[in-house]
Amino acid sequence: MITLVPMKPRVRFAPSPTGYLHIGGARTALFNRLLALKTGGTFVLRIEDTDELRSTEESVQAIFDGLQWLGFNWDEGPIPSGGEKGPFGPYFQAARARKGIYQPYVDKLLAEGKAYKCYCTTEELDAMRRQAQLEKRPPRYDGRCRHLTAEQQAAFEAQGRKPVLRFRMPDDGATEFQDLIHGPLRFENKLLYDFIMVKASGYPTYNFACVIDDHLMEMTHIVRGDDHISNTPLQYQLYKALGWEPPIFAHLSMILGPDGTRLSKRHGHTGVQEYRKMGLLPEALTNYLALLGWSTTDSQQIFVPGELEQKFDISGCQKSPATFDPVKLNWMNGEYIRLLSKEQLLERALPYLQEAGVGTGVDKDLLCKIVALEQEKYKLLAEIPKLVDFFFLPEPVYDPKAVEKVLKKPEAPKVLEAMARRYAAVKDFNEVELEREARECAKELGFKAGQVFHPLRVSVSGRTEGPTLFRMLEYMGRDKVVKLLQKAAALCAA
RNA sequence: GGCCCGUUCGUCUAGCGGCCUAGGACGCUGCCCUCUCAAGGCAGAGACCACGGGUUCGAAUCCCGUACGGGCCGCCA
Repeated sequence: MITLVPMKPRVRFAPSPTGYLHIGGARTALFNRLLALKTGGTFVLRIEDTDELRSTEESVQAIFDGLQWLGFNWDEGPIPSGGEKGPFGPYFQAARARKGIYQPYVDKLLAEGKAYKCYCTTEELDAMRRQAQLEKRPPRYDGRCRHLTAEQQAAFEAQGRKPVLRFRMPDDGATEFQDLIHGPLRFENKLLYDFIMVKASGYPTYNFACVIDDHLMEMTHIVRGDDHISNTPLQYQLYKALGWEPPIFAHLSMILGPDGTRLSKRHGHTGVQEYRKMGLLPEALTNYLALLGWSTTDSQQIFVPGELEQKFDISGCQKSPATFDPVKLNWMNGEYIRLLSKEQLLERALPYLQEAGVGTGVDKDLLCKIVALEQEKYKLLAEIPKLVDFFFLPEPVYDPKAVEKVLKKPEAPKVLEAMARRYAAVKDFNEVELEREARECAKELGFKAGQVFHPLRVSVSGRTEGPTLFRMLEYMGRDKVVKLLQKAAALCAA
């Protein structure tokens, strides 16, 4: 008898290592993790590497890297540096298969007539599917090997055919279960099919290994993408055949690309690491991902650290799919960048500056101040280098449009000469003094402040937009500023 | 083709029978601030709640159809 003892939830993220960690996978991992964090439950990482052809070591590593970068720590599972943690290992399905973990259940099902050997070849199955398509029937396996006699089986074996093991699906009745997000779900058994449990290679298939492992690892909740809804009745029947109580299911809505189809490689950036390269903050990506298919009743957008797991609730999950919006993601990243202290910002920006070769060898304090100058403008860390590079070049790259618009003004040469003289002579080369000098100069020459400010900016940065002017000049230093002003004066006089 | 899931501003969403002349956020437009660009503040445009029937005194909210979209139907997961 099952007693409903209040127990700590056990949830898992179970990716297959056939590529990098993508956005959809990251969100599934996040929701599982949030559920565990909120309830004090356990978050398990299990690698579903039963596809001998497609699973790779690099993909396993990519999944580790992606999860670690996002800060999604798991309580049980493989340890990236080697080894495993947790009492239910191994956490790689291939290793579990090699250990014979699935075998007793195969034997049991076979002995009870709940599974059987199927000798159909891939070609035969393909032909069967094509034929079914032609006759507008569902392209499902028709169960032709269900009642093979011992002689027939022996004959196939004699031909050297390797059988697969299929699960014997009930012919009638219906499979019903509750889904935390979708409510009650019901499937007619006659529409289900005898899925393969064990491949000819001896490796288990997804639908089989998944059930065995979720049970053995004592999972209480299965939170996964709703592309698995159709698999669930199959798995449910397997639980029942083994006499096990199925876990609670929650199927998350899909993430769509801008064209309304499921987000995939052809939509461009779908790998978590690509977002890292672009300069997204993991906490911003996490926040954005949480809001794809989930929300609080007040539609809160930004969550401070720790708030997400506190407020997360499966009941806030959306049934309908959500379209991924990179524009909003970038906005959110900007919000997170603005939340950083100057020092934190530099720390985050450093890899991108180094990558671009900008600011190398510059005093760290100065670099910190320079980077912070435009903090409110950044949306992506990777765009920082090109916004600050002029600080570190011997002279700026002049934007032709800026030159045309500002330095070609008739008053520009006079202004710049005057300012070069003033800045060469000013006692304290600081923000306040520099602004005072500029305003004084404007008054003296009878110009508006802007007529002085704008040429100054273009002269030293080459562009019309940039950080607040006088602090920028202060950080550049007297020598460089005066030199550039003289040079620009000559340039526009010519 | 069958089965399953879904459908509120361009996008993410609030809403769970009367508080909705539908709220918030991104984006967009305008104004303010201002040394530029941003950021910030304010204002605005933007959804006949897919459509058609019911149920009800009353429906975005409940029921039934239709349409459209997505998913699955693999010795992939």
